[in-house]
Amino acid sequence: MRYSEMFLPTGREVPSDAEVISQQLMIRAGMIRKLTSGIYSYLPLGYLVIRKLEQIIRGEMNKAGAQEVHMPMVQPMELWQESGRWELYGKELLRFRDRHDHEYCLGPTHEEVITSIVRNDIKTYRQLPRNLYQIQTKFRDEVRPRFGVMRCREFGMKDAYSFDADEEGAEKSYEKMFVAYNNIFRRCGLKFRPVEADSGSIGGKYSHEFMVMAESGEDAMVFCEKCSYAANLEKAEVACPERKEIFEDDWLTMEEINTPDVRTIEEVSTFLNVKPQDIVKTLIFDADGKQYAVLIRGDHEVNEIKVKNYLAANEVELASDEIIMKATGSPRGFAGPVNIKIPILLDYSVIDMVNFVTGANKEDYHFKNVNIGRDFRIQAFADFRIMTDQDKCPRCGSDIKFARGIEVGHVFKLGTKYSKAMKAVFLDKDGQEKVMIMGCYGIGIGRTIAAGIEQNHDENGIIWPMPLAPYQVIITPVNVNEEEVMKAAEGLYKSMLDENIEVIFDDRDERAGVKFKDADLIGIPLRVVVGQKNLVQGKVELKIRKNGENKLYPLQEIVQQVKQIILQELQYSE
RNA sequence: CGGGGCGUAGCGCAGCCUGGUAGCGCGCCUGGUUUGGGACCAGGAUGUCGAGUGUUCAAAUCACUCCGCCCCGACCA
Repeated sequence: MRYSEMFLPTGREVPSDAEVISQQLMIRAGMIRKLTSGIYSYLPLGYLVIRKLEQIIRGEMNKAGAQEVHMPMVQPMELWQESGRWELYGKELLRFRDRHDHEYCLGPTHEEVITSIVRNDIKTYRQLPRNLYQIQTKFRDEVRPRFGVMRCREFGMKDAYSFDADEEGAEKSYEKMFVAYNNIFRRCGLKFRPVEADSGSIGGKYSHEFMVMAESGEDAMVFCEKCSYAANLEKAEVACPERKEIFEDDWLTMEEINTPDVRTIEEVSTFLNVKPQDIVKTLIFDADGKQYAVLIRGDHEVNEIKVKNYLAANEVELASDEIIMKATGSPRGFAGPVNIKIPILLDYSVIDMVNFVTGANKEDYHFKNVNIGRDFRIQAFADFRIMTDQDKCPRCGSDIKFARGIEVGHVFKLGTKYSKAMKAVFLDKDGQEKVMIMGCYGIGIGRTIAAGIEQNHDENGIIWPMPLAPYQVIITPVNVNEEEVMKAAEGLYKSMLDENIEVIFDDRDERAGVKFKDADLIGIPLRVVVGQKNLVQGKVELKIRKNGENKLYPLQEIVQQVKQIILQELQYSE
């Protein structure tokens, strides 16, 4: 396309509210514009990239045997009541009424809709398995949208749903998607990694997240240096340590100590001159209205998700001051396991500790020389903490590493959570009625693009990998007022169009510097510069955006040269 | 939901404290000179100062209310 006719508003200045580099560059490159908090428009350049990604996704999904559908964004309350999520989903679910006062929501995801479709039209095992997907706009009323298109309220998502007759089949469906996802992100030219993850409110047995490696990523992950173990930090399992033998003879007499206004681990540690590792932290959690005390070694942090999953609770949060007062009889900062009236959950980190310090459930007092079994009894013993870099791989015991990433895809084994609640059943070979086994598989479209930019940019702008590039080449005549130059450039433009090369012809009457800056900013992989000096010798210049390589080619050969590079780079990503 | 900040030209900002009717840079328009990494000179256009109410002779400026946006936290696929 001719640049002079394009709607491509690039900008020199960084918008004041853009924090992450991908957001800044998407705005400066004229890809997106914000409408309101967490809601963006895609301008032509941005939408071209979106469509490139969508086509890659479609290709891989179809190849994996999934079929594309399109479901409504507006969904009736009744459907969500069937699955139970009308009550459970919380404020992220945007609800509203129509003129007849019927209640609806904007779909944050489509398990309900797809299940309602499938249950009506799939009746027998002969129709299974099936995998249906769509690329569609979702709405989640995020508490705090941020990072531009990375975490917004309205966003494009590819979501697929598989239905199987048995566990074995479900496993296969999951595997297929897992493979397809690897292909998709590889073809996009992204550095990524699948990691084990928590299933969150979608529910289900287990899941993998696809993380694009990026320092600015919102998610922390852990991976093993030796084996293939990789997990989201919130999921990363801390192995149960080998139990040491505990000798009751070593137990010292428990003592109550006056610790005025000493609350935090740090304060206790300083005041009593003990290491944080010798203190046991007692945290009071409220799980769906019931309180639990979680005990953990002083230098560790509790992983609320593990607590939530262990208790199979819908919502878990640290208790408020009033609830702490009620549960322990003391203000915040003095909770302890001795004589507490609520159930005690003990983290692995505490199991081998003897003669430790805890709160005394009494304002301004702590106990020392507390021991498990003698001074209190526990209800459960499990992994409740956040992994640290001191921990070892839970699979093979080797050292682990931490990294940050952006979650661009998530594959879930749902099991029968929705099919059971919504009665998606079929008849098997024996004429027995069975519940379908489901899986669901999502890819954040805009987020993947943003993640791609986070990984591929320099101080001058975006550097598109060929498969995602909105255009493959930009032709830059140095001076549009020089007849020879323009004639040659026009000729190149035509031949490239004839060769189906995606090309921008920068025919604007701008200084060369301006055009170079814009070309770099919008990240076109190849730039062909047509200038008087080289043209005299029948040559044009080809500059590669990603490595800055700059070479002269005869005018007659440049189109084939460009074509070859494009094919090579697209193939490389297959 | 708690804490903080911001809202003035298309964009980035100054002016507000100490009230007197709005300015800078970029961009935009016209003319000229330029023309290989965001040119220069000359001229020009553009603002319900987020909205409302109040105080005042007079409000971008002071007060109150509302709205919007952003940041930190809580929460979250």
